[in-house]
Amino acid sequence: MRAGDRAYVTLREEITNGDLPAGTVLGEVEQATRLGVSRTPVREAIRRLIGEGLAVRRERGVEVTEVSLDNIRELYDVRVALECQAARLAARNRDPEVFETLEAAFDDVSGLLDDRDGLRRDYYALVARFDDAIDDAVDNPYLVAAMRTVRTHLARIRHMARSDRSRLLDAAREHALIVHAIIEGNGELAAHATHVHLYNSLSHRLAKAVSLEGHTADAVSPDEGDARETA
Amino acid sequence: MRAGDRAYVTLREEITNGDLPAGTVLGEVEQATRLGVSRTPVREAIRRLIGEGLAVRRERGVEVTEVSLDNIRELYDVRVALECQAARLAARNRDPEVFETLEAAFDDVSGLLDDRDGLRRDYYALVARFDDAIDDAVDNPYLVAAMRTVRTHLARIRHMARSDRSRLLDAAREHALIVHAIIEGNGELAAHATHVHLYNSLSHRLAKAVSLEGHTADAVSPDEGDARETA
DNA sequence: TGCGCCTTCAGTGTATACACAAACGTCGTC
DNA sequence: GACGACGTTTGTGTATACACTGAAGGCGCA
Repeated sequence: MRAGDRAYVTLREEITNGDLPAGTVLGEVEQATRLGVSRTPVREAIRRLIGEGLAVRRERGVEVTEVSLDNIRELYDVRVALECQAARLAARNRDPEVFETLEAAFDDVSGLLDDRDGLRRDYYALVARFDDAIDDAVDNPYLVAAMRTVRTHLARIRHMARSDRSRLLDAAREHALIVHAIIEGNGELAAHATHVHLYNSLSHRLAKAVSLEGHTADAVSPDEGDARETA
Repeated sequence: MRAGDRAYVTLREEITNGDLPAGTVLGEVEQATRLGVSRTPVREAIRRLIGEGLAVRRERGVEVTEVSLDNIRELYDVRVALECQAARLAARNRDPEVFETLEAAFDDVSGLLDDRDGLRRDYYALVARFDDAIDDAVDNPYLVAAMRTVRTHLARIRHMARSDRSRLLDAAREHALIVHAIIEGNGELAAHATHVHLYNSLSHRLAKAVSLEGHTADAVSPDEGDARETA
């Protein structure tokens, strides 16, 4: 792997993790020293981060962007548009077998969910498979790229609103319906079920985020590092 | 302006113009020599182009991506999702005055359209104002960024399907309806009118592109260099 | 003591040197 | 004559040197 790619992956990971919080200035020399490479690959990595919107040029150097509650709403406005369309297209092109497997898994999910993080991780892995199946079925590189960008940004606010068990069970039912509609080839139902799912997801997150603001916002456990963000 | 930005703007312009056709290999040294800068800024520019999907890494170096008829359909699938949502949001947040001015302009457009390219450019400038007004009203950086990406790609296939006078008149009526719905604050109508407009736009383009394929595909006059692509 | 100018420094922008990998051509051998 | 191996060439990856800009701090003068 090239040093430039490593620097990019590392920095992006640290930003989404929160290790590099919003407002952190990304000096080329500083990051180059820290990552053990020269300025050139770091420079490339930072430029890519700026291109994705994870960092911005400021008067003095570049710094990690903020993510506010308003940003969450904005991201969901884009997400609804993209993922409803994706569901619609997936219903048109889908391979039924893939989604039948997924449907069975979502129906069985109550047996999977436990308060122990290992099992929760299994659920997130299932959602990741769901996302991949959609990406694969839509077969549209532009749409997939746009969705990936939104997912990257949403991953940053994961720690602000961690889903609880009851929300995950609801989310599983919502996913099951989306998958069912896709199997039936019912694009409109798939799109609308996606809309419903994302509305509920956003409502849950906003409630969590607001209730956390102020007292324990920074004390939320930031585990589940690589879990995909779709509950 | 920095050399890196200049290199990026120049290369992107040349790619969308068709001066650098699909498949052209973008060698760092070659482009650096041609643009009169060193490899470093050229390198940055090429990386940005790759990030946007205008270029791809190949076995040997990087080259300008292809745009096929299938790509046009894929782009419109994304465009419909994004711009319908944008119209909906614009109807919610709009400043009525801005759109009333636009509505008047679209109603008067038949007086503007002439076969002479200068007047046609005026029409494209009006559409650009429309796009800017939407971008401004939605007030969502993520959505605007996604739409800009799609527009950049669509600009590349402009020469494949140039709109004729009657299509432009129809497009003006379609735009007028979208604007009207936005003024009324009718988000659903704005979204659906956008859907109709984009459907007609795509149909027109595909018909043109198919009819051009084979005989005069490369002979289409590539003027109207900086016209925004929305008819 | 305060204000303004100058010097210095930190950091980015650009150029270039060096390293390394892959491909092509040529030469030698079978 | 053909095939294989080695050298050369071309191009990217990385590091670093140099230039320029903007800022901050210190010093001098009022």
